[in-house]
Parts: sequence; C-alpha cells; structure tokens
Amino acid sequence: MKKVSFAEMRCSLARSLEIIGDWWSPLIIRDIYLGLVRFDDIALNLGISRNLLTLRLRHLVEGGVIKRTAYQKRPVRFDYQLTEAGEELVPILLALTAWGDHWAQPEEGQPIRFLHKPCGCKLMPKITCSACGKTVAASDVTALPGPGGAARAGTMVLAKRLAQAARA
Amino acid sequence: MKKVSFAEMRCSLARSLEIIGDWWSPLIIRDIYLGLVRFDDIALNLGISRNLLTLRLRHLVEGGVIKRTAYQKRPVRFDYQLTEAGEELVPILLALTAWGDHWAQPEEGQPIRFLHKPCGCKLMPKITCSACGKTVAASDVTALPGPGGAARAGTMVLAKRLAQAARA
DNA sequence: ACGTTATAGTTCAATGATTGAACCTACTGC
DNA sequence: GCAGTAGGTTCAATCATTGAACTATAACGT
Repeated sequence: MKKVSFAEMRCSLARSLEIIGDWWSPLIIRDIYLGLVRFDDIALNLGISRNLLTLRLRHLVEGGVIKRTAYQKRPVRFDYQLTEAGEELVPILLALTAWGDHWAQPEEGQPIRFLHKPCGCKLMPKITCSACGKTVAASDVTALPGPGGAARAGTMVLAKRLAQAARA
Repeated sequence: MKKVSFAEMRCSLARSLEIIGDWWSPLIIRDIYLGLVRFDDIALNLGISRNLLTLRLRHLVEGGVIKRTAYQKRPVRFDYQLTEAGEELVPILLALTAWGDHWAQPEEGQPIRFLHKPCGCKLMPKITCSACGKTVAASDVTALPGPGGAARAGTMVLAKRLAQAARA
C-alpha cells in the first residue's frame, strides 16, 4: 500500500487516512454509495487497475468501511455495501466534493448534483458545531494537548508546541 | 506523484483529491493550520522524506491551498500559510478527525483536543445542509446527473446509471 | 578568522506501489 | 459445446517513495 504506515501515529486524522487516505479509496466509497456496488462496474467507472481495486476493496473491508456480501449463489457473486462507519463518511466526502466545486471546478460544470431530500434543495454542506450549531471556521477552533499526545511520529513536534502554547 | 491523474475527471471529488488526495497532504495541511509552518518542523513532526515534502508543498501551493512567503531576508527563509481555500478545508479535516476518533480511536486517547471558541465546548463537527440546517445523513441525499456529466473516466458508468434512475 | 548552528532545501540509489494487459474459474443461456 | 458474464489473479514494466547524505546562505560565539 505504501512504505510508511500511519497506523501507529497517535493521531485520529492519520488513523482515518490509514483507512481511506489513498488515491482511490474516496472515489471507491463514493461509487459504492451511489449504487456502483460491483467489481466490474467500479473498475470500469474509475479506470482503476483491477488488481489494485482488489487490494483497495479488501483494505476498506478490513477497515470496517464497506462489507462484501454474496448477492447470489450459483455462481457465487459478491457486491459491496457501506457499513455504518462508511455511511458516516459520506457527508464528509460530500463536503469535500462541495469544496472541489468551489475551488477546483471543471469548466463543463458539475457532473453530479446532490439533492437534500428533507428540504428538496441543492445540497450545500456546511460543517457546524453540534453544541452551538454555528458554522465552524478554521479560526474558531483552538487545539489543546489531549491525553494521548506524546513523542511519537505524527504529533511529536506538535504535542510539544501545543503544551507550550497551553502554558503561555 | 502518481501514475494516473484525476485532473481530467469530470468529478469535483476527484478534483479535490487531485489537490489534497495523497497520503501526506492532509497531515501537512493540519500541521500548517496548527502552527507548524516551517519546513524542518513539518519534516520532523511527520517523519516524511524531505524531498517528498518539497514536492507536496509545491503541489499544494500550485493547488492554491497554501502559500509560501519569506518571513525574513538575510538569509531568506520561507514559511507556509493556509490560503482562503486552505482554511475552508480545515473544517473538513476536523470532521475526518472526528470520524477517526469515533471509528478508529487509538487506545491511548486522542492526542489533540479541539475547542470551539464561540461556545467553549469540545468540538463535535457535524455536516449540515445550509438550506434547512439539518444534519446530513447519507440516506438523505439523492444524486442526479449534472450538466457536466459525460462519458469520461471517473463518472462514465455512473452518469449513465444516474440518467437511467432519473428517468425511472 | 574559525568553527558551530540554523533553515530550507537538493541529489541519489534502493525499495516498494501502480499500471495495463492477459489469464483463470465457475456458471448460465442458447 | 461455445460465447458470455462476473469477480477476480498473475506478471513484467514503470513510476513514486524512502532514507541518508549533501548544499547554500548567513548569523553567532570566541
């Protein structure tokens, strides 16, 4: 998959990336979410190498994001579905898609429009704080050292800096 | 950077990933956001190869996510800061971090806690619809073919399926 | 004047991941 | 009994990533 693993990092972002952080995984998850649940469909839609798709699907299954189930016997055929963890990833991918619409839009316009069924509007995802309900901006957030922050790769320098800043 | 480029795909998610979709970029962006703005600090904190860090920083600058500025002359020294596009990416990374906290938590506990300053609470980011304000779940969203959806890699099979579904 | 330290990189060989194409296996439908 | 479908494997060639050593510029201490 890669040479360096993020799994050992004491960092939740790194651990998320360990599961879905490679080039193809987010697109695979999106495809499955949108109903492209079969091997050949995904391979054709994305143009990904079939052996790599095998590896990625297996990794996502191990990561608990998707599950592989037989949709028929004789001959046995499998498809892929999102798990609960995978479904909770979807809004994040939608937010990233919206970011791409805004900052890296293709000239031809968006290829897919997303509708929010409860209100019937074009979906414009915002990230909000579940406590106060306000939109979260980068400048509204402060980072503090947490219980697991220590001198390991991933947050080595960072943990020290945050501790310094917290004292000051 | 990789063998296949996502830049040509008519897909906003793929275009986002083209900019920030490789292994290290999200962590680099987080580090810069948290105040680790200098080359050596980032290299040490993440344990990334220095030549690769050079490539990634350059790519992120070209993608408009960060900017490189001289913070002193004699000797000329540079640091990195988020652009507006980069800052809008931060809440998405925080949401991904929260996902990791929930679904892939390290045993030691979180290394970093995030506080939402306006309300003073531990930040629990949610993705909401900006039209109705409700939390967005995967099942609340429908995908429809958009103006730019056509037979190119990335949405080939998908565009066809969505068009079929829309007719039905 | 001299060596040490700091910062932001570059260069290079070795190793590992990704690609694309061809192949495999079990079964169906004609 | 032969083409077609589905979900993969296998393999060589190519490309990306790693890790370590090196460079350049300048301040600082003695």
